[in-house]
Order: sequence, then structure tokens, then C-alpha cells
Amino acid sequence: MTGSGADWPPRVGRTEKGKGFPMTVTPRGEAGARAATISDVAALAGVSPGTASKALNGRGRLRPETRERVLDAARKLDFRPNAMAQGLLSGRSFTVGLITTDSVGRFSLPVLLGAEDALGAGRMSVFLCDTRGDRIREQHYVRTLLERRIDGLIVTGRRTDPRPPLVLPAPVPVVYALGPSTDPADVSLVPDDAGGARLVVDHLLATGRRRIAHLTGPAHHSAAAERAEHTTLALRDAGAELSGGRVYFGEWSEAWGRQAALIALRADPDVDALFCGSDQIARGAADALREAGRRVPSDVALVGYDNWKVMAEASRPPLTTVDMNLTELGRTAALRLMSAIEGQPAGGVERLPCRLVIRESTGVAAEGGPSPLRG
Amino acid sequence: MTGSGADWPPRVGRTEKGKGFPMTVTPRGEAGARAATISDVAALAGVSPGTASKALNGRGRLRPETRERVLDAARKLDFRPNAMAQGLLSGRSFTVGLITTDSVGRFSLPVLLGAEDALGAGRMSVFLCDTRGDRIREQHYVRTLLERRIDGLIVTGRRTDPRPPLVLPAPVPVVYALGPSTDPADVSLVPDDAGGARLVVDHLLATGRRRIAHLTGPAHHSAAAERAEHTTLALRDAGAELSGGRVYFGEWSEAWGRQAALIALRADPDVDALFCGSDQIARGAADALREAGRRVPSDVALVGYDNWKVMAEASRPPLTTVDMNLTELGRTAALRLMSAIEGQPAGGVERLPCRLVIRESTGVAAEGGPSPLRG
DNA sequence: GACGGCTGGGAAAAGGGTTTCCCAGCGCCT
DNA sequence: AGGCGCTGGGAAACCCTTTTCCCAGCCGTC
Repeated sequence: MTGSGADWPPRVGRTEKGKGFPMTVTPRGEAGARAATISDVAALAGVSPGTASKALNGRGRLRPETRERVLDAARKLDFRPNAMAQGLLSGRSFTVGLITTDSVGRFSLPVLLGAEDALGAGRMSVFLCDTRGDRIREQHYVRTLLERRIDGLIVTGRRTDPRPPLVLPAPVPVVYALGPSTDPADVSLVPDDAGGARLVVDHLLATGRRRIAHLTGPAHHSAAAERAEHTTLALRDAGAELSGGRVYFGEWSEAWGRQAALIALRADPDVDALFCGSDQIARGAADALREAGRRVPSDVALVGYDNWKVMAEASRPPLTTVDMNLTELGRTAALRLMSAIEGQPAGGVERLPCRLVIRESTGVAAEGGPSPLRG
Repeated sequence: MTGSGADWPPRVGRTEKGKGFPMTVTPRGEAGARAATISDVAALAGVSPGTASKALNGRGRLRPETRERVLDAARKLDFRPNAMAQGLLSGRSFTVGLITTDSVGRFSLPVLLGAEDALGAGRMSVFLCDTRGDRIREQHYVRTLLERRIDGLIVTGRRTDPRPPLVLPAPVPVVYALGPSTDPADVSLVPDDAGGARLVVDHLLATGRRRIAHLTGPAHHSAAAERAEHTTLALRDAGAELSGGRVYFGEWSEAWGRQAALIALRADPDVDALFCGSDQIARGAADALREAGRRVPSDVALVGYDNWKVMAEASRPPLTTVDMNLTELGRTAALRLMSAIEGQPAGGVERLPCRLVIRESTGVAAEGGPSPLRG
């Protein structure tokens, strides 16, 4: 250390000892062959750099012949404008950060891919940051992203539980996807689990089921709690009651699904439908039901949640389940972010509808059901 | 269009009509509040920008007091150096592209996270690009990344099958992870499936199994073919033969696992071990064995591949399986890339060792076995 | 013929940070 | 007193692209 406290702010390209290495000494994989600049193009075309810029961007008034000469030169030199120079001047980087707070899981992945897709279509590049649930790491990424002058930020978590808002030292548009911010002024996008639960209850009632049990994950997970609450409400609205008189909270596992199914059978031997809070639980339930001699769907209908293909389709029988449209959610998050970047003000939690995917476990002719080629 | 062919090269921030919008008209979410520059810091500290730069970076010779004044000013203004300006000057962006060629799947995800982790530790930011198997999209991303002057590129696919090398119009270090390049001069990192197969065969032989069948995926998948080949070789080396006299190629599905297990039982009723090319196949086999009245592991040992937790641990009994250490593979890919960026020449395919995870399905006391809280 | 307007294009600044070169001032030695 | 060397810091160039401003030349018109 040459001076005290000289390590603030943290700098890119600096060694442990705080000396750094001269930034001009930057060996490249293949040496030499500096990329062509617009001055090179201009020189080859016999014009000034300014004119070349106009030609390449269709600005200003140029003789068609001149414009063509410049374009030819650019093609010849394989000119590719330096986005950093453009960004420096324009004040926009055309990049956004995608922070996943709790590692990338089964749920956050589709969100992430949907967002990446929509942003790519909007000519934005995406910085991926996986904080693995570490607040320190999160702050590190936030600083890095701000140094890179990202235009906006998408925050996603592995579950739907609310999270405290990101601490941002500078004003940048942020959209929360999947796990909403606890600050209602923030823009958050979540799957409409209440609607999802109602889809399932309506479907089961419509197909003649009356004694419906609900097996789900831990009560302290908002996903489990919300689905359970609205399952109960939807049944009450229809004048029905939950089989067993209560929700079976437990874990998000097949083992719990097997166990809970047996408990539900014991509590109400005439139960005719199990609505499970996840496909894993439903699959466990399917195994337990089969081994207990109950046929699905003729004796008991079975519904899962998540439309996790490998579970839902490998289950015997394949599961009717709720698809949260997470890719679409990610895509929407990206669109909201781009609006915010353009200056459209927004705020609040937006709930995106779920979709019921009907397969054999509820014994209804599946419309557009499972294609044998998918998976 | 103002001129013919004026849309080359494609530009960021440009409208359909080729007119573009003035880049100065860039509304920001929260208006005003321009980020502090080093000149602001210098002014507040009463020094020149050059001196401020030296103070912040620990370069040059400065009086400790001056340095401290600059650092104070930077803190006060919440100064954050503009990475684009730094990159412009240094010629390095400290970013890398992470191209996943065939969408992000179960296998590519850990690779991607491992790479992101290692790169983040190296102060590099990661551009995520999902080409979804589309060559056009791939070229689009390559162009975008080159405009952003990435320092390097990691290419990963969803499977281990070789892929044709990326078409790069400019020389940039590239590392292929999981799916190797068909060009042997490229740097590729793949899991050592041959070694993985041998781990399994050795384990089964060591625990007294002699009649070992191999059930796996499609023969045209290199993962299936390579594991099958080395399973056969390893058995031959030990003086044993494959139960049934052949490899059971099929699909990567539980349904095939169930079916293949029955076939293997019929072909060789005394079979005492099933080595499956994936955990999904193994899980199907586990179900089929149980339903056929064979006990696992006492009658038949069962081994999977992939160490896909939700499959391996939910299987009854939990599966002994091969872990390809994909996160480690991603991390290694990132390290190789950083070496290449620093100028270390390299080339060829590097195979990273797999790891045998022992659970109950082979009936051996598991060392550091399945924790009930994981998954 | 003088002037106005248009066309095509150049010069220069701006954006933010780093580095090189240079210089003023000071202490020390002879 | 003069010369030397060191210290601390400033001026300016540079990275690359875009944009603004300006100008030369030309045509048409009165």
C-alpha cells in the first residue's frame, strides 16, 4: 500500500498489493490486429471521421456516392463500432444487470431466460450476477454494475417470498421478478398464485370432485401460504370444505407427498382429490396412492403445481398442474424495465396469471395435452 | 432509408427506419443527478484530475495528505469510476461473454454458475447470451459481444456432444465447456465420462457384483456412447462381461429406465447390478425392480449418473451416482479463459474427473452420504 | 453582379479517466 | 553560489465515436 485508505473505491484491474498493472500492458490472445476504428474507415474512404460516422449512421446530408464509399471501407475493414465509446458519449450503456439473489434455481431460471430473451430483442446486453444469497456479494455486484453504468436492473430470487429492496447508492430503474420487494413503491412482478389455486379448485369442482385435500410445503413459505389460503377461500365460495378440515403443510418433497397422502387418506377415506402445492409433492402422492390401492384419477384426482416437466410427465399418471408462466414473467419484467428506462414511471406489484395444464391425473380429455416429443 | 445499404453495420440504438434517435435524448429513470466524475473529485480536493487519478489508484508520488484529501472528496461525492471510460483507454473491458448454445439446461446451468463465480472473483463481469440453438441468434450475439469489446468468450451447450467452433470475425480467446469444439486446436473442457464409467464399474466389482448390465440413452449421444464404451472396456479389463451381452441404448427417461430394467431382467435373470446412464433412467429402473419384486441393493445394485439431487435422493432407495462436477468444470473454464486472456497459449481437450457419490442403492455405508436437510 | 439558400463535408469538442512528460521548488553538497 | 537530485503535482495527449457548428462552393434570382 502506498497510501492509507488508498483502496477506495475498489478499482478494476488492480492487484492485491494495490499497485495495479499498467493498463497499456494488455496482452491479447492473438497479438496485434487492433480492431478497425472509424478513423481507419474514414481514411480509407478519403473522408473525415465525422463524415464517416454520418455515413454509417444515416445522419446528416451526404452524397450517395460518398456514403457508399464509406460503407465499402467499413465492410472492407470489418469495422465494428466500439460500444464503450458510444456509451461514454451517449450516457447509456445498453446493458442491464440481472441479479439473482439466491442462486439460480428451478424457478428463477425460466424467469432469467425470459428476461434475457426480451432484453436481447431490445438490443440490450445482460450482465448475469449470482449473489448466492450473500448480502456482501450482492453489494459487490451492485457496485460493479453501477461502475459499468447499467441502464437498469432486474432482481430475481429463487422463491416468491418478498425480499427487502436492493440498496442502491445511485438511482437506477429496478424491477423485481418472482420475489417482490417489500417496498410497495418498487416495481414487482409475481405469479398470481391466488388465481392459480382458484384455477385448480374450479377445475376439480367442475369435474365433480367434492372432497378436496390440500398438501403443500412449509407454511412460512409465501407460495405455500398463499395457495393454501386461496384454495380454502375458493372452496368456501363454492360451499365446499377442505377435506380433513385443514391444510397439510410440510416440505416441498416427494417424501412429504407420500406421507401427506397417507395422512389425508386416513383423515378422510372418502377424499376424492388431492391438490398438491408442488409437482414433487404430487408425484410422491401419486406413488403413495398407487401403493395404497387407490387409482388415479378414477378414485382420486391429483393436481400438482409448477408444471415441472420431468416431474409432471414422469409421474404415473402424468400430472395436471399449474404453470406459472415464469418465462413470460421474466419477459414482462424486461419490458417493464425498458419502459422504466425510457422514463415511464411505474410502481407496485403486478400479478401475472397462471395457466392450468391438464393431464391424465384429473381424468379429463387433455386439450393440447402432453406431446410425446416434448420434455 | 437515406442511402442504399446504410444499415451496415448494425448499430445500437437505432430505429427501424435507419434514422436512429439522437443519442443525447436519453431520459433516465430519475432525472438529473449526474454521477460524479473524477474532475468533480479533483475540483473538490483542489487538485487536477490527473492527480486525483493517481491518488485513487495509488500511482505516482503524492503527499499522503493530498491523497487523503482526494479520497475524502471521492467518498463525499460517492465517486464511482466509469468503467466504459476506463475500458476505452485500456483496451480491455473486463467483461466476457457466456454463450450457451442450446438454451440453459440442467447440465449447462451449473457450468454457467461455476464460470460466473470464478469470473466474478476475477473482477470480470459476464454477459449472458442464450442462443437457443439458433445459428442466426448466435451470430447476432457474437457481433454484439465484439462491439462491446469483450475480453473473452465461454461457450457451453446443454450436452457433451461436440459442436462446430464459433465463427468469430475477430480474434478473441474462447473456451468451450461441456460441449467441446470439433476443432482440436480450440480449448475445450469436458467431464471425463470414461473415468466416470470406470469409477462405477470398479465400485460395483469391488462390492462383489459380477453380472452388470448397462442401461443408457440414445447411442448417438456422445455421453451415452462414451460411457457405454468404457463400461464395456472396464468390464473386459476385469475379465467380466456385460450382462445381456450388450448395452441397452434407449432414451434419457424414466419410462425407458423402467422398460430397460425389465428387458435386462428377462435377458439375464441373475443380473446383480444395473448401471444406468442417467439418474432418470436409474430411477425408472428402481421403480421397475421394486415392482418386479427385486430388492435394491440386496438383490440388484443400482447406479445412476449425473447426481441430479431431486432424482437421486428421491429415488427409493437413494441412488449411488456419478457427479460430473459441472460447477467445477465451469470454474475451470473461467480460469482457462482468464489465462488465455493474459496471453497464456493453450489448446486441446481437457477432461475433468468425475466423482462417485455413494448412496444406498449399492448397499455400501455411504461416506458423507445424503444429508436429510439437503435437496 | 450581389446576394441568399442549399449542399456536402470538415474541424473540433465532448464524454471520463489514465498516463506521460515536464516543471517548480526545495534541500544538500561542494 | 551553483549544481544536482528528488518530490509533488500539473498540462496535455490519448482512447473512439458522435454531434454541433461552420464554411466553401454552387446555383438561382433579382
